[in-house]
Amino acid sequence: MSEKRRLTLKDIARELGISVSTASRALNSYPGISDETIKLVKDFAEKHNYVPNTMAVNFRKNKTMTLGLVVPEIIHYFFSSVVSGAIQTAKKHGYNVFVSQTDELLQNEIITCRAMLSSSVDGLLISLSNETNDCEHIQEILDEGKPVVQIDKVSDNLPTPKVIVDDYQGSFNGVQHLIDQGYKKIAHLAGWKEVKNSFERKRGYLEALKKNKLELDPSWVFHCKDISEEEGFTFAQRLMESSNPPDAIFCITDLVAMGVLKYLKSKKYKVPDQIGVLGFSNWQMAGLVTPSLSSVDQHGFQMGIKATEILINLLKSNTLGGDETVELKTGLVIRESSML
Amino acid sequence: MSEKRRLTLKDIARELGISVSTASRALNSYPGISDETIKLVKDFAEKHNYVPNTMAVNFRKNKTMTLGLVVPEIIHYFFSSVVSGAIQTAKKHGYNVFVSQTDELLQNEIITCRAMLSSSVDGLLISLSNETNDCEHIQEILDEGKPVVQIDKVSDNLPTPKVIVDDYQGSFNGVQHLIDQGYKKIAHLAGWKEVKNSFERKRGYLEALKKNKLELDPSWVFHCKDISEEEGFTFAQRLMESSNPPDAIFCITDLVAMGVLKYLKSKKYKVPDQIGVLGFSNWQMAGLVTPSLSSVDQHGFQMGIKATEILINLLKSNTLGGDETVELKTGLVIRESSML
DNA sequence: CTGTTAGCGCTTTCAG
DNA sequence: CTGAAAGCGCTAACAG
Repeated sequence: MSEKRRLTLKDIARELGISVSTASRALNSYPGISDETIKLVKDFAEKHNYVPNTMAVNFRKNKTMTLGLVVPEIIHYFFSSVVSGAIQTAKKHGYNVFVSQTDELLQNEIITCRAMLSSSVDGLLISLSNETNDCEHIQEILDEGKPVVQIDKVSDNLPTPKVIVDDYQGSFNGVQHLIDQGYKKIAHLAGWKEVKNSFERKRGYLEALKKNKLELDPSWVFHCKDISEEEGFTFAQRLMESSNPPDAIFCITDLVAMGVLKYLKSKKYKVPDQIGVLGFSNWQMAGLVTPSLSSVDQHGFQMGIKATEILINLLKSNTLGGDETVELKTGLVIRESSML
Repeated sequence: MSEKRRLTLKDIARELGISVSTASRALNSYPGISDETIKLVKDFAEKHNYVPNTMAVNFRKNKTMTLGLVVPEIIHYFFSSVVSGAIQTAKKHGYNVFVSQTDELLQNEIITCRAMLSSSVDGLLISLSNETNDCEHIQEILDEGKPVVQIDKVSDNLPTPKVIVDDYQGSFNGVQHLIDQGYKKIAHLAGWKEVKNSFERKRGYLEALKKNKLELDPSWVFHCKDISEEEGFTFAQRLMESSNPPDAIFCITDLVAMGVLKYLKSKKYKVPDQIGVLGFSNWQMAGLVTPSLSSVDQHGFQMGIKATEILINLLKSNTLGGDETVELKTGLVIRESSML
């Protein structure tokens, strides 16, 4: 390896006949350094392509200018939106981002959080896995004095700022839209009961039915485990073959809705005429399928930006932050699948 | 901030009445340290939750155990697959990953590469932006003695290992499949002429036509600029409204194919009966739309894994690597849109 | 097998 | 305004 040794402050000092500390101060434009020296040093550094050794700086300052970002699965459109927003914002403030994923497994989340801690990120952005209840691994990070901001899939047991979307309201509005369109027998393919987001979405669904005094057949609610397209297909089949089939299906996420649409098409149901479909998350594909899928928009990019801004502010003010919550409003993107 | 001071080696040494170096060696299980001491130190460390200060270690060893990964857009399914594969592999070898994106802009790529360099990644994985021709910013990294591995969108001017997919063959096979299905008038929505991947895909298309002695109407080839769904829609319209409409359309990427399908559906063309459609990349959505989209699979996840393995091997052997190329075979996923 | 010593590159007192 | 010196936490000669 050719390994040209990088220029150090010492080199600059020697060449310029000044002390290392003066060189350092000049480069960082400290108050109380003559403009002359500053110019001298900076010009020299510029000319010789001086790049400070970040490792040394980090070590010395006990900071890394790095944020950790842990999400369940980067592959999912919502999370890659969050990642994009976070990276963009971090960069703007001079921070780098470590991204990691848990594949929705608690064990991976624990390992990854420890890795983040040991690799000394200054702070952490995290969206919890479905399996996560106990949050000791995150508490450990807080105990070290490092701020954490939770995103979307959060735990109330953790005293950290949170950026979430109003799942309840988003869900309520979505179902209200279905009702406004004239659908009367609305089913719901829900997520894990234990996961707050799923719970809130289901609550929104139930409330909307209640408020509109609509029938709720308990057999209309299924709980997904994998939250996959396959489950959407399967549950749609069960729903439609039941003795009391619904006339609309509200799905915990767009991927599930895709399975539902696939089943309905395979059986030649007319969407939205015979049956309406509504998804959640507004994945890229929602606008591309036929019929296009109506969906509740979670604004992942915005969430990534907001959470990162909060984290960086905590870092700047050197505090851990309370458990204040920023709740973004959802959007409702009405497309063909629910437009009667 | 509560900021509990972390336990250091010095603390351990003091508590155990041994020297710092012994403690260090014991923790790292150096040869020539009594099992007794090793156990003593490790137990103590374990009990008191000793976490080595990675910054100090990195600084001392002049390594960061961090890989940089630069891609055009994380949001795109192919790239998030690459990211997933890379992160998984890196983790397996004890490396972390900085992910960044360029939004296909050269200027961003330059900035991001410098950031990677200054934040001292040990090596870099990169997929070039569409705009990138001149690769000085990457040469700089090589000049510092840090290995670089290029992925998918590569430049031959850069003497680094590359992991690519055989775009030519993938394209050729895809078009051959269309021909085998009986399509005779095959159009191509290509990408930027200057980008190698696009060029190779187009070459595969042209060769397949030639080899099968099929007509090639120059008006059947369009070059996309944004490589967007909208362009797919627009160009499909132009193709179908022309005096010599094709009976199949091969698209540079699935997103473009989505636009094509959308147009065809809007005009009630029967796919695949009247017109076949083939995409490239095999995005997640390809299997979810109706009709489902046939597509050439690029195995992004595998590419991420392979490239990361190569980079880590270079790091281990402390070399920059030559410009050897690993060319993965594409797959062909035949779905409804091309199955007569 | 273990201790002593030096030093990575930088920032930051403390003096002058 | 600048210099000298200390030290962040760890590893790696070098001695014993």
